[in-house]
This record gives sequence, C-alpha cells and structure tokens, in this order.
Amino acid sequence: MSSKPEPLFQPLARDALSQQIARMLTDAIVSGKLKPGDRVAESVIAREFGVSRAPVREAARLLESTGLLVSHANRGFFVRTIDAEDLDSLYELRLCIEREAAARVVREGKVAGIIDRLRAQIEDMVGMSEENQLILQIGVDLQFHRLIVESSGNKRFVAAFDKLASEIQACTAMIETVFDEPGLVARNHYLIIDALLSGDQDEARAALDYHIGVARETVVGRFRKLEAEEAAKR
Amino acid sequence: MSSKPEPLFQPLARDALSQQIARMLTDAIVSGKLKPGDRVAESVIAREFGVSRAPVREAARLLESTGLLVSHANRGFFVRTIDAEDLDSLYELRLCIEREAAARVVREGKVAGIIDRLRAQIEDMVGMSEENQLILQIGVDLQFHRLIVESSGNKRFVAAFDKLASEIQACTAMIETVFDEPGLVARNHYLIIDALLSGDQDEARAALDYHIGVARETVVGRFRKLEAEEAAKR
DNA sequence: CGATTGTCGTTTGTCGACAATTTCGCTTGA
DNA sequence: TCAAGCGAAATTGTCGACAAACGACAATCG
Repeated sequence: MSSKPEPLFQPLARDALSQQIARMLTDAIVSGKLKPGDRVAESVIAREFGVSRAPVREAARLLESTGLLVSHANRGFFVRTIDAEDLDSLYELRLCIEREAAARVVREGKVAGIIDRLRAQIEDMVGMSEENQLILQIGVDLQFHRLIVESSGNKRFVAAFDKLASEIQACTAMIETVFDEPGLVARNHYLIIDALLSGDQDEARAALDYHIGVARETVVGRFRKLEAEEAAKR
Repeated sequence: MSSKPEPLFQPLARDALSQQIARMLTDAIVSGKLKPGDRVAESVIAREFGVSRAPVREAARLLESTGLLVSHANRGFFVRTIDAEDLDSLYELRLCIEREAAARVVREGKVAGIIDRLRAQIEDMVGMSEENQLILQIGVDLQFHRLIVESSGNKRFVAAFDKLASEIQACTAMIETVFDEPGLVARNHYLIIDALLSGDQDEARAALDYHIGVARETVVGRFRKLEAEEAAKR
C-alpha cells in the first residue's frame, strides 16, 4: 500500500450548518438575489434548506454582525437597506483603514512580497471587465484591496475591512454597469501599485485617497440618483 | 383633552433575555470577573441564570461579534485572550478612526455643541480618579472619546469605535493602576479640547495622535511586561 | 363614516431533548 | 514509568414544540 495514500476524497464540508447557511445567504445578498429591505424569515429559510430554525437563526445573527442583515425585535431579519449617506460613511471608514494600511505596507517594506499577486489580480479584473462579469470583477477588486490591508500585518484592519467589504460589494452589485469604460477602473489600480513601489508613505496614502475617492463619488453619486428617482416616484 | 397627551409611561424595558444576558456577560468581562481564556460554557451560564441554552447561546454570539468572546467549533466559547501585538493593532485602528472623526468634527463646526458635555466628562474622570475608581474612570474616558466620534456624524465610525472600545475597556481594566499620577490622565483630555477649539483639523488630529499614542504605549507596554513575566514563569 | 377594539395567522423567543463531538480519567500494554 | 487506546462524562450542534408578540383585518361603537 502507498505510505501516503493519495486522498481519494476531499474532507466534506463539515463546518456547522449555520456557517454554510451564512455563506449561502451572503452570496444571495451580495449577488443581489436578495434585495435591501427583503424579509428574511427564519422559518422560510429553514424550510427551504430543510433544517431547523436554530442554525438559520445563528447564520442570521452572524450576518447581522457583518451588517448585511438587520433585526427588529420580535419581527425578524431584513436585508439591510442602505442610503447614500450611509454608503458615504462606509467609504470614509474604508479610506481611513486602507490608507493607513498602505502606509504601513510601505513603511515596513512589504511591497515586494505582494506585488506579483497584486498585478495578477489587476489582470483578472481587466479580463472580467471585458467579459462584462461585473459582479466577479467587484469581488477581485476587493480582493486586491484586501491583500494590501492584509499585508499591513494589522489583523484589526483586516477584520474591519472584511466587514465593510461585504457591504460595499452588495451595494456596488446593486447598481449595474457603474463604470464608463471597460477595463478603465481595473487598470487604474496600476496607479496604486506605482505609489506603493515609490516607497513613499504619503504617496501611497494619496494614491488610495484618490482611488477610493473616485469609487466613492461614483457609487455614492449613483446611489443618490437612485434615491432621487425613488423619491420622485411617490 | 390635550391634543398631544403627555406620555404617562415610558415604554418598559422589555428586551429579550439574550440581551440581558449579553449585558451581564459583558459586565463580567470588562470588570475582570471573567478573565481572558476562561471558558464560558453555555450550559453552565444557562443553569446560573435559570434559562435555557438558547438565549445564552445568542448572547454569546453577540459578544463574539463584538470580540469579547471567541468560539471554537464544537468546543464552545472562551473569553478572548489578547496579546500585546493584537492590542497594539487595536489602538492603531482606534487612532485611524478617532483622528479622522475629530478632524470632521472640527471641519463641520460641531465642536461648540459638545464642548460642555466633554468638559463635564473630564470632571467626572478626575473625580473617579481621585476615588481610585479606575474601572469607572475608564468607562467615562471611553465615553468622552465616543462623544467625539459620535458627533462626527459618521455612523460607521461609531459602530467601529464601539466594537473596539469594549475590548480596550476589558484590557485596560485587567491591568490595575496603570497610571502614575491620579487625575493626570483625566486632565490630559483638556489638551484634546484645546485642539478641537483651535479649529484646525490637523491640530485636532495631532492631539489625538499624541493622546492615544500615550495610552497605547502605556497599556501595550504594560501588556508586554505581563507577557514577559508570564513567559518567564514557565 | 372614522376610530377603537377584538381576533386570527404568522413569526419570533424560548424551551427541553437528542445526537454528535470533544475532553479527560482510566486501563492496558510495552 | 509512560504512551497509547478506550470509555464515560460533559458540552456543543440541532431539532421539534410551545408560548408570547406582532401585523392585518374584521367587528363594534360612537
């Protein structure tokens, strides 16, 4: 017999049901299958998955802590509605974290270790952009930024970023085709790479100020427009 | 009859068991009755409160999302252990948020509206410091900073700050008598007020850089020392 | 006809029980 | 003596059930 038998099967996903359900729900929200304001009734979800309400409840509480769901006492869970102002706050916080993370990456000379992966992710983005895979592109985009945050070495930055990212992803996915020119946003990430490579902390900060500022204006602006249309409708 | 009937009763506090339990547990942790690494078994807590495990479980999940507890699959909840490096990350994130919040408070001219409350809180701190009510003083200290964050108008800042604050409170409470001179730390807050009143964003940022920097060095330094002692012991 | 009250269905909050998993003391064998 | 293995006890993950709370609509009263 082989001393190290090639594993015939993957260990099957045995994390708690609640975790699997949380993932499913997250996907449904960030991909827009569940829309802001939609009710997420424990009993309904439980029936659909064929499980009891307990794990669903836990999954919901988990998503509540990440901000994707909100709960009203005795009335259950709803997909978080988010207004332009709130989204703007979100971007402001994201900016705080990401610029300092980038500064730290530069300060501690960790750019070289991630530069290849960053480049690869930009390529991925460009590709997806050309195929109009907007939602996937947003995912990779956030991965790119996450990688910077991650290699700052500050675990709290990462945790906070992740929390924001899922919400930003959900919001950005809501507004189809935000961006004018295919691949433009993707390629703009090269400016960040340049700034990181410059070795100047302030330049790194400025690059992110600019980059996130553009995204912020675009997405928030779009949101305000949607809100205005919505308000005019009634 | 009065057109707008003066409400005769306050809505009575009827929050769920889980919320009450969460509060109790939080108190126990930040006051140091539960120490980092301690096991928090659902069944034990449930027995003590005389309730079933469900609300305890939910309370625990709530505290997990605030970072006070951690859960290991199939092994339950434990009071979060925190090392000096992690605490340092915590302070770094806190600094990011708070300095930008302060800058925004200055930028939007909201200083006047809170200055009285800020002063009152410093007085409270001084009083508690003189009575050696360290834990209470820490609470008011964080309230002071929270007030600044809150009046930045950025709800995300507040949410993130709250999450950090509970952990910082727990950690600071662990190390008795961190501070040399009674009332010194409390009175140092006047420097922040001065900076806010100066109307200069950068000055506000600098004041918080300094203030939080001192706290960071003190608390983290103390933590490192504790860790070293702990390591030497074995 | 409008406002208040009663009722009903649905959903959450909580419970006690069972199955699955981990932990720990004990035995066993080298 | 000590390590590995086994089994009982304790603990978590999940379940189905019940009671309380909520929202909506019908019934009642002015």
